[in-house]
Parts: sequence; C-alpha cells; structure tokens
Amino acid sequence: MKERVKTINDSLVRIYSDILWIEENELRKSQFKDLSIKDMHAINAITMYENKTASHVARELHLTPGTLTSTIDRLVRKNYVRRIRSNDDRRVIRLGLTKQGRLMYRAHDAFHRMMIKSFLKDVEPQEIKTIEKALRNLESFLREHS
Amino acid sequence: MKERVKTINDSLVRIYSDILWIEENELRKSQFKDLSIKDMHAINAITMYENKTASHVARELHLTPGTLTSTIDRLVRKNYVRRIRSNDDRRVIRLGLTKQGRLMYRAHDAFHRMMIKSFLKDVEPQEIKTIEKALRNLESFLREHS
DNA sequence: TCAAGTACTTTGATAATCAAAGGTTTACAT
DNA sequence: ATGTAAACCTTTGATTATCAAAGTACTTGA
Repeated sequence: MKERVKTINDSLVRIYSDILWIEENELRKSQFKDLSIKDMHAINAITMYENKTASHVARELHLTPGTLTSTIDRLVRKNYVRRIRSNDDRRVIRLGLTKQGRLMYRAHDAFHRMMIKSFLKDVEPQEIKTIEKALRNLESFLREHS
Repeated sequence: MKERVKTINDSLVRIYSDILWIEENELRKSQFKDLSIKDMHAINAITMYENKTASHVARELHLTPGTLTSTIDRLVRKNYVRRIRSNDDRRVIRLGLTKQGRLMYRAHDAFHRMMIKSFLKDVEPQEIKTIEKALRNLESFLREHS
C-alpha cells in the first residue's frame, strides 16, 4: 500500500509538470504564440461569459491585486481581454474576453477535454464515480489545509 | 458525459493550483522558509539517494541547463544540495542532498503522502486499480503529445 | 591528435511576482 | 450630512525565475 501511494504520487507530480510543459510548447507553435502559459491560465480563469471581478479572478489564481493588474494590462494590450467598469460599484472592474480571447479559451478548453477523455478511456461509468469521489476527497483535504 | 468531463477537468485544474499555493504557504510557515516552491521541487527531483546528473534533473524539471545551474547554486549556498563531480566523466555533475536537504525532502514527501492517502480515502483496492489505469492513460496521452 | 560533440556555467536580457503605498469610490456611524 | 474606515484597483520599486546564446572543460571517435 505504501508503495502504491508513492507510485500514484510520483505519477501525479510528473503529470502536472508535463501538462504545463506540453501546454507551453503547443502554445508556442500555435497562432497564440504572443501569450505565455500564465496568460493562458488567466484567460481560462476569466471564462467565456461570467464577467468576474478582477479581485475574484486574482483570488482564483492566487495572485496579488498588483500582479493581476499587470497581467490584465498585458492581455488588454494584446487584445484578448476587456476591462468593464461596473456601474453598480465604480471601484469594481469586471473582466471579459474579446473575440480573440474566446478563441484562445476554446482552444485551451479543447485540449483539456481531449486530455480528460483520454484519462477516462476504458473507464466504466461506475468507475468514473470512483474517480469523482477521489477528487472530492482531495478537494476537501485541500480546503482543510488552506 | 460532456458535462462530467468539464467538471472533472475544472476539478483537476483547481486542485493543482491549490496544491501549489498550499505548499507555498506551508513552506513559509515552516523551518524551511528560506526556500521557494521551485527550490522545493528541485530538491524533490534530486531525490534522497540517486545522485542524478544535473542534466537529468534539468530534463525532469523542464529547465534549461543555465536555469538549473543557478537553482543548484542557490541550493548549495543554502546548504540543501551538494555537487559531486563525477570521476567517470569529469564534465558531469551529480547532485545529492545534504542532511538538511533530506530533512526537507522528507517533509515534502510526507505532505504528499498525506494528500494521496486522503485522495484514496474510502476507495477500495479494486477501485484503486481503476485510478491507476486512468493515470496510465493520462501519462501515455502526454507522451504522445511531447 | 584534433575536430566535433557533450555537460555544465556564465552573461545579459526579459517575465512574473510581491509588498507597500496611492487613487477613487462606497459604507457606516454618528 | 459628513467624516472616517474600508474596499477595490493601480502604481512603484525591488526581487526571482527564466531563457538563449556564448563560453569553458572534458570526452569521443576518426
């Protein structure tokens, strides 16, 4: 059992590092080569149509407000993101994707879906429940530790 | 099914970002606060007793040789890592952990094992096989894409 | 024995990040 | 209604991680 835990852990660590690296390479070969992987993750966090506030996105990405400002500056300059000043509360900035931003979002999302589909290859519906349970376990472990 | 893929994907993305963030915070509160999370991952890649070569570790971490050199410089300066010039081939540097480095390695490893144990809470041995299969699927997907 | 290749280091430049201070706007207590 | 505190974002100045490319030391193979 101890050995199994070790193997699963090493596998997860390797997977994570490889995903980042592959995403970075795919990005460089794509039409979006003006973006870094961090830019891409910011676009992903902004999402298609939610118009989240800047502070909400900063929290999700675990970035300080200042860092988010400069990330958004860059993405606005490159025409992936729009700032929308809220009328309810004029301190608040809401974030939206431009047409180009939505294109990027979809490309990244497609890669992730492909990845998860391969993850679930030959996994029965019942077994998917197991995986979902394990992921819920992990999420609640992480909540306890934060 | 499509919705499930999306949910699992979002869960994985969130999990990875949270793990990094929690590890970073734990680190700052610990006796190892002179290390960054990247330092910690370098120590993890070096491992306890393998004495891997510098280029091997660089490859695993997806870092250029130059970046690895400066990472190792820092870890040697802080007394976590030793450089061992190979006698077989005097161009080669092998990397080992100092006593302090091994202490850090064990602490990090303990956290990860705890995490995986909680991941596998209430998961039957047979179900663990499913998870291992899914992880193998994912690793081979990543191999195909790199 | 020397030309090419390998393993690491150095150099110079750039990205991403943070903490702290600064502005505008809102909420609240009096 | 008014002044103070708080919330939200931006700016500033410094630091860290990173890379590409050039450099050094060593090995290999013709």
